[in-house]
Amino acid sequence: MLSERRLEVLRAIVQDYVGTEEPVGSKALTERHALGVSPATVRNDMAVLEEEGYIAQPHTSAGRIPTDKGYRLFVDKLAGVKPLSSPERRAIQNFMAGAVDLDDVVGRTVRLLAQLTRQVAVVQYPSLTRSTVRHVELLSLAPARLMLVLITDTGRVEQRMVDCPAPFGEASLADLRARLNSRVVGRRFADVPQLVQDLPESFETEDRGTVSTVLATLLETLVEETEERLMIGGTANLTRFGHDFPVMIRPVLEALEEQVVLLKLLGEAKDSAMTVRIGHENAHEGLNSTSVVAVGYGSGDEAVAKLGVVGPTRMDYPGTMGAVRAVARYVGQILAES
Amino acid sequence: MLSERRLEVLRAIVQDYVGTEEPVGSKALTERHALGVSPATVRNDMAVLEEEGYIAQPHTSAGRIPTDKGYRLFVDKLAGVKPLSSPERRAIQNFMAGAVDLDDVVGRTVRLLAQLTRQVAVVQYPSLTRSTVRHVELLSLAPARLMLVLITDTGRVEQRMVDCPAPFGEASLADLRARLNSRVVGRRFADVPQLVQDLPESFETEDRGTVSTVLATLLETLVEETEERLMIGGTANLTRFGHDFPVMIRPVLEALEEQVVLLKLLGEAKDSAMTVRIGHENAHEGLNSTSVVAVGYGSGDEAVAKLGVVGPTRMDYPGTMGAVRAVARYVGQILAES
DNA sequence: CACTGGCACTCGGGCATGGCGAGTGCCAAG
DNA sequence: CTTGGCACTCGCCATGCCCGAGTGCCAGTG
Repeated sequence: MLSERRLEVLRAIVQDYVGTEEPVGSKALTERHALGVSPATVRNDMAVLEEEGYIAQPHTSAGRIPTDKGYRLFVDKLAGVKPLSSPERRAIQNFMAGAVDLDDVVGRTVRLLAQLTRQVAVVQYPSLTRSTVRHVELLSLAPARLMLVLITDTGRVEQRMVDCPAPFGEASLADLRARLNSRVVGRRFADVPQLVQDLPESFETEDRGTVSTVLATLLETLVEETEERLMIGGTANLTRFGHDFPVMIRPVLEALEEQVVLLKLLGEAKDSAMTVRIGHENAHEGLNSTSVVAVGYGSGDEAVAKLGVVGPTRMDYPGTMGAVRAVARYVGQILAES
Repeated sequence: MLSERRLEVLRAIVQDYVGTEEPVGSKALTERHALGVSPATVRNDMAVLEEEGYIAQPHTSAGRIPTDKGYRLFVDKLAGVKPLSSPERRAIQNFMAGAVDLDDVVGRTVRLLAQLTRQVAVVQYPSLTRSTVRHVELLSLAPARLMLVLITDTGRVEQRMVDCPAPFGEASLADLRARLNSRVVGRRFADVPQLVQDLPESFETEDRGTVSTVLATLLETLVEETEERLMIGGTANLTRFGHDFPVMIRPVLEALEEQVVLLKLLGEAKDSAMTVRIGHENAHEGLNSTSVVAVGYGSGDEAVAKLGVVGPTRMDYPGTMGAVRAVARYVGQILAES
């Protein structure tokens, strides 16, 4: 276990390095922080910290920089979550006010988060699995062609074409529409399958095929589209990454284009608590020199999706975490209202 | 007017510079191209080309690089559009096959284009203004709350909430739905306003307010959502921009996040013909060191949207133009089929 | 008259050199 | 355990130098 002062030294190193982006030495440390000890003492502490793997020197006889392990300790033990200033809170409110639909909410959120943290923001659309059904609509486009439209309580709309095995009358269509809605409106997506299971049986024989097809499409939509969408923004902030820039930025841009990677990234943390993944803790190796701060958000008490930011490991963790948390809460409110 | 050989020299310079990314000198030129003259002659030609503003030297006594004006001449007069190889054509087909909905088509297109050109791809969603209505649906969510769903022939779906001034019965709703559809289905969006103009008059007085509100929302959707969406991809290709990289890439990433800028960029060319904007020809100054190759695409004979790529002015114009044109044609086919 | 070869000149890039400064590790003393 | 001192390391930067690619000009030639 490290002594109190050594932890203090680590904190000072992280803070300075995040600020200056340059390896920090013992003398500079004692000058900028009131540690109450001399540089020589700090040097000894640093030697210990290095031995334990919390800091490292880029080359012999240069200052130290924190390792992933060092950042981890910093985040877990040494730093809290910095609450936003009230101007910042007001900025959030102004920025989000007047969003008209779900796309708009997500779009504004991603811009807001990118601006606030000066990093790359990632916002997942509210997931279908945890949402409830607001409405199911069936439209007849051609005698044997229907369109199925699914509307969720979070405002998301999904549509699918359905090719019927047999022509389907307007009366049957209205009937199916009504029965379907009476069963599933207000229910959670996960519960839908069993709720509609016996529906085909109650129809005329000739219509059963179509009803089954429609239901199959509906269930398919629920499953397939659980593959969730997301929006990213603030990629221009990648330019503030560091000096060894081109080599760093490439894999990150590539990773950001792989929605699958990002979804996995956000999904990794099980519940809605804030997660911080630092450097090599990220499974995807393109993101080995980045940190990801993510948190769930939701319209109610439960998280329906995640949002977060991706930035260099050398980031302002308390500030970033504060911004991410605040934005998540606010978006939750917005969704709850609509 | 420049002599034939001088044009040939310019062409050689452009080709070499695009390939090597380094200023090209007279000797290297004569070695790599069978110009049939000596370096000294080429030097004289280069002096003329420089005087005319087609090429420039980065520093005294270095090779020449093409200017924007030089690229312009190259594109207009010296280079054609390189057709894709048949493996490439097959790749397009494979890549696009199996797209399930509009989002998927656009998503695949953007990835395909980015991969083919190794540059940043931008694809605009089919515009509402030039599309036709496939179906309009009205759903009753609450006694005085409706949802309006608009489906286009390109597969795009837009939905809007409508708060009614008065409760609206199911019978009236069905009536409105039927009449609305009989008037607008198959018609172009631009024609819709006049087609529905007199609709409120034919309803009971008590329902007129609601009908007007619904129509207003519909028209608003047509106008507002003409503000078009787009998708971009291949930003990782920005890393292959050049050596003076960080300073170049920043404004480009910023521009790419401003959808408005991109829409303007694509929209600038009036018709569906291929447009090439080189360097400073781009109005947005963040894109002053990039070239934009764009072309319209559509499900029928007429363009409903644009797509294109953004890359360094030093790009392979014939190849890029070929890829852009081929992809646009193919997407047009796909849309026509669906 | 256009092209060519020769020539002197320019200038950026690469490389070795050397001084500077920040930082380190170790040690002996308080 | 802390501190001041000290010798040492090494990256960074400025300097100076050379080399080569490239240029412009000019006189000569078919």
